[in-house]
Parts: sequence; C-alpha cells; structure tokens
Amino acid sequence: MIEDARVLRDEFVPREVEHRDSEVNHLASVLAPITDGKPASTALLTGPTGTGKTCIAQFTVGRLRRAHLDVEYQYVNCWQNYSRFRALYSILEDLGRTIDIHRRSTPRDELIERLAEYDGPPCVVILDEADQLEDEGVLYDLHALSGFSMLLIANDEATLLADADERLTSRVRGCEHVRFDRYTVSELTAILKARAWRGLESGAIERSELRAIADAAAGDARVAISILRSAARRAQRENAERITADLLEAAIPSAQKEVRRKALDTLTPHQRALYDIVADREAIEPGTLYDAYRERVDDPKTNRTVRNYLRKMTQYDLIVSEGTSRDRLYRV
DNA sequence: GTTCCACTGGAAGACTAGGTTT
DNA sequence: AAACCTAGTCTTCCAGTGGAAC
Repeated sequence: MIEDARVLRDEFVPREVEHRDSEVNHLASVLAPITDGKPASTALLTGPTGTGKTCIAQFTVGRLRRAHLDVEYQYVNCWQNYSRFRALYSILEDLGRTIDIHRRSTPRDELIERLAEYDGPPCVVILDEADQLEDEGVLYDLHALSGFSMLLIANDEATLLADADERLTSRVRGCEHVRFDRYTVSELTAILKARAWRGLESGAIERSELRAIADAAAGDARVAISILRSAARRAQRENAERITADLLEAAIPSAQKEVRRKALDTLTPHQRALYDIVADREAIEPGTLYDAYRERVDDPKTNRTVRNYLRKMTQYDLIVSEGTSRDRLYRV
C-alpha cells in the first residue's frame, strides 16, 4: 500500500508545487537579490492554516539553493522557540556556531554578537508562526544583521502586530506581502493526487476518494494529507489493496483525533488537569474551574498562573474562551 | 446611572535549574 | 566548594473591564 511514507508526512516539501505559481514567483523575486550577494528585503507570508505557507517558503528557498551554491537557510519554528533567546539560539545552533555557547549562562547579547560575526553565504531565515513570538525583538535583531534575510510566516498580519510598537509596525507594513488563500476542492484534489502517486502503490486510491478527502478538509492541505495518511495506514494494517469509501469514513475522524492528541501530549500535568476539567462539562466559569483545579491536583499553582495556562491552551485551539470579564466561559 | 466585583492580563520581582568562574 | 551568571517559570501586585445588582 504505502510505497514512500515520507511523501505523506506533514513536513514533506515536494519537488513541484501545485497551484501556487504566482506566490512562488513573487517570493522568488523578493529573494532574487541574494543571488548577487545583496540582502533581500523581508517577506511576510500570511494566510489560514494549511494553505501552503511553510511549504512554499521552503520550496522557494530550496529551489534557490539548488540553483545557487552560496545561499544558506535556517528554519525556526517560533511556536517552539517563542522567546527571543530561543529563536536566536536555534538559528546559531543550526549554523553550527554554538560549540562553546551553552543554553544557560550566556547572555542574549552574546548570541547576537555571534550572529553578527557570521561571515558565511547570505542566509535566509524562515520564521514560521512568527505571531507566536513573545518578544518581537528578534525581528529587530535579525533585521540589523546584514547577512540575514527574513521570511515571516503568520496567520494574519493583525495578530503579528497585535502588540508591536510603531517602529515594527511600519517596518512590517513596508515589506513584501504574499497572501495565501484557502485551496479549492479541485486544487486540494490535485495536491492529494500528486502525493498519492508518489507515496502509494498505483491504483491504491481513486479520484473520487481523493475528492472526498479534499471535500472533508475544507481547504486545509494539512488536514487533507493527514486524512490520506491515516487512511493509508488503516488500509495497510487491514491488508486492503485499495482505500475505499468505508476506510475513509473511519479515517476522517481519526485524523482529527490525532491532531488533538498530539497537542494534548505537550501539556504539563497541571495543564492537562485543567483541560480534563473543562472537557468534563459543557462550559465552565473561571471561578468554578479554579476551585475544581485546586481539588484535583496536589500543590496547585496560583490563579494567575492558571490564567496563563488557559491562555496558552486557547492558542493551541484546545479550549475556547467566550466573553470578556464577568461573563467569561471556557469550553473545549 | 452608579456601584459592585469577578475576571483579565501587564509589570516587576522572587525563585529555580543549570551552567561558569574563582 | 562557593560564588556568581542567565533564561524561564511562577507569584505578587494592580489597574482596567464590563456584566449584574442596586
């Protein structure tokens, strides 16, 4: 059934992309100065999840690197590296400049100094989920360094600039902006077809089934691929020769569960306890939630910390909060 | 309309873990 | 071994919000 599992992974970057020619060309033109050794201007890529932002960024940089030897590139996921220190450290780490730098006891200034000393080929830094940065200072830091060009990826411009100051706002407004829209069903079908063709045995899935997946994914390529992956895995397990409509029916909810389970795994025991309490009811008000939390765990954290947890969990889309002050409610 | 108060989230500082220097 | 760093987490303190009760 599965011939090349890599193709079905989330992080896979295909050799050819479907239906994103104008975005690729736009981005490539922004990066073009790099090939002459000049710094490229910052590019901002925005759009909903699963519209190919990360994929297109990596694809375009990858293509540039195939054509030109002297281009470096770094990928930083700001979701995991949300502090200024961690983001900078992550870049240095991949450049191999951290040999004598340690995660603790080295001040941030030294990281910047070290980056300033970088004298290799021009480097494109992809800051994925840039709106998750707690301190946008990284953007200044990198901007000030001549050897580095930035590709910022965010869901929308507004959240990225939510608490940015004047200087940053005008700077981001001035940079090249590439917008991504949701895929249509036929575009998604084409993407899935390309993946299935390379990843699965031929004849493993029919066009009508691919279309059904595309339909269920609602324009989100990540969801679509994860459904295909989940279906292929099931088919493999059951020794089926083809992915049938029945298999798909089971794969769609299980792909959604997988996403949720992965997010839950990253929670600390305290956060998990909070989630379980919220999940137990229809909706819960903050006061009762905190009381229940104190009942449930040993050594409970303070109310303020719990509020930080809840905020983080809403960002993860694990829970939603409704209302602003007296009328606040939490639910899953 | 005014007052009350449960709730939010920013700011500053204490505390902790893990590292270096003396 | 002790003194001293730093980043990250958690707590303390507090001003601001906006429904609810009066």
